[in-house]
Amino acid sequence: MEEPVLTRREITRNRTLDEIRQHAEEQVKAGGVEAISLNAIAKSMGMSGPAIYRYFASRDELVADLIARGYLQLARSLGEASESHVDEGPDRQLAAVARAYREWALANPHRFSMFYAVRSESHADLEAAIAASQGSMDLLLDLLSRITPGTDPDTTSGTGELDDALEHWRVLRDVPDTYSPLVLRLALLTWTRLHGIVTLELAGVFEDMEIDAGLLCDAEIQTIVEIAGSRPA
Amino acid sequence: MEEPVLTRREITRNRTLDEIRQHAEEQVKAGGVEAISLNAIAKSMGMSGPAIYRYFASRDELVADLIARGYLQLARSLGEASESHVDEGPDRQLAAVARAYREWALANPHRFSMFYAVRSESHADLEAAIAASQGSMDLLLDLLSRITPGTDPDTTSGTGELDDALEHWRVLRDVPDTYSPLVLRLALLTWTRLHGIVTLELAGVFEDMEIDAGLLCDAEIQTIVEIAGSRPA
DNA sequence: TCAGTTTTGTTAGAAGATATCACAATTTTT
DNA sequence: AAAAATTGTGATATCTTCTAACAAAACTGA
Repeated sequence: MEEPVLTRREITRNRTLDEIRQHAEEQVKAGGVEAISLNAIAKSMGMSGPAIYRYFASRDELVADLIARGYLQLARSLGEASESHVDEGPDRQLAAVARAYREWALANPHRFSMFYAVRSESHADLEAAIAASQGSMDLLLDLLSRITPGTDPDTTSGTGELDDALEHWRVLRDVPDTYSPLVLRLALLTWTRLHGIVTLELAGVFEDMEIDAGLLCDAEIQTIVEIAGSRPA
Repeated sequence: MEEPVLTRREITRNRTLDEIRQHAEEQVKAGGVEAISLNAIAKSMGMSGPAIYRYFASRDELVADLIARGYLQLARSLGEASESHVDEGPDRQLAAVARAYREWALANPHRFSMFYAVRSESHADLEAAIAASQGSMDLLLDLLSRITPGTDPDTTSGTGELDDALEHWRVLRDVPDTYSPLVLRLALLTWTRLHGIVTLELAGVFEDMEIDAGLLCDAEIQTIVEIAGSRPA
């Protein structure tokens, strides 16, 4: 019998950690981040208040943990949406990713707004979150580059201030220069446009307007696909 | 001496209310909604804790009040931005309104995210907020309709699902049918696209990317102005 | 096997939050 | 001047996060 990587203690510890996370996520789903109560979690798990501080040093640390894990989960959903439509072409994949983004947000409204809240000093350094969103950006870049017909860097290189900024970002992120400025711009616009619709939808704006935000999302994605699909010349 | 509309008591009461609001807004600016403490406000005003409940029945009521007032303030900023560029044409006015939206959010990040937070049951009925955002929508509709060259309802009427939904909204809101479906759609897209950029900027996304979100906003507004300005059929 | 160390739990308590209650002081009204 | 409405007070209940001191349990190595 080969020695296990995790000791018995680590296993039970991880189980407790997961149980805490599960309770916390239920509280977030019910009433948002501010509904999290370390005390209540501990008691509902059968242990007394301070015991939970053996697992999370502070409330903020638990929140940061939830945010990081939520980010990864959302990113995984997007990847799965893309892969499940891989035989329908990149344009349909992009549409599926967009729908997955919106549906994840609608299914987990409080968790979604949790990691897009105004960044406070406490959990300003969520490297895992940044890495996850960058992974999703890579997904968008890949799909969009496969939609654009001729990805000739010379003919599609822009000269505007925005394109310069996008080029700076590309170099910063070590994105290969096979991605044209158009693709970079469209990937970013896919995110921002979708995000705007979804956040306003969560705020209840479209409810008041009696408008189906899904139609708006579809229209935006269609617009982006059309721009990507047309010859950039 | 004619009888004043406000009694002496109402005047002092309003003064106290404003002082409470001022302290609360400072707390929000510093650390977001959750940083509001009725107790701390009361004590910093020289009165003891429970006294503040003579002015606001609960913490949520104070928050709702701040949200409603913030909405009105933002809407006023947008209106002022439009009027201060009235002699430069509707396209420049629209750009100014967009910049004002972003700048207000950047100047008041926590207040901005406060009234675009996930709608909870407690302050779900913010009629003032809805009215304010509708006023801003009217502003966008007016500017965009003046950018579109020929506002012929017959030639610009759409047939898609989205246009049907927009038409439903137009009727619901009693918006005059001189606004074409194109204008309705562009007004909504102006809001959603701008909102997406601004909220992601507040979350620190572009900071990590080292991208100036102002360039993105300008590009989006330019795109919308170009679509509005081109002949629709 | 058994002592020593680490980990994990406990209770007690500080400091602060929202919110209610009973009561006092003040101000307006009659 | 008396009555009523308003605005303040302190006491209190109940919640929160989080620290401190201490006890029990579980692993570790000789």
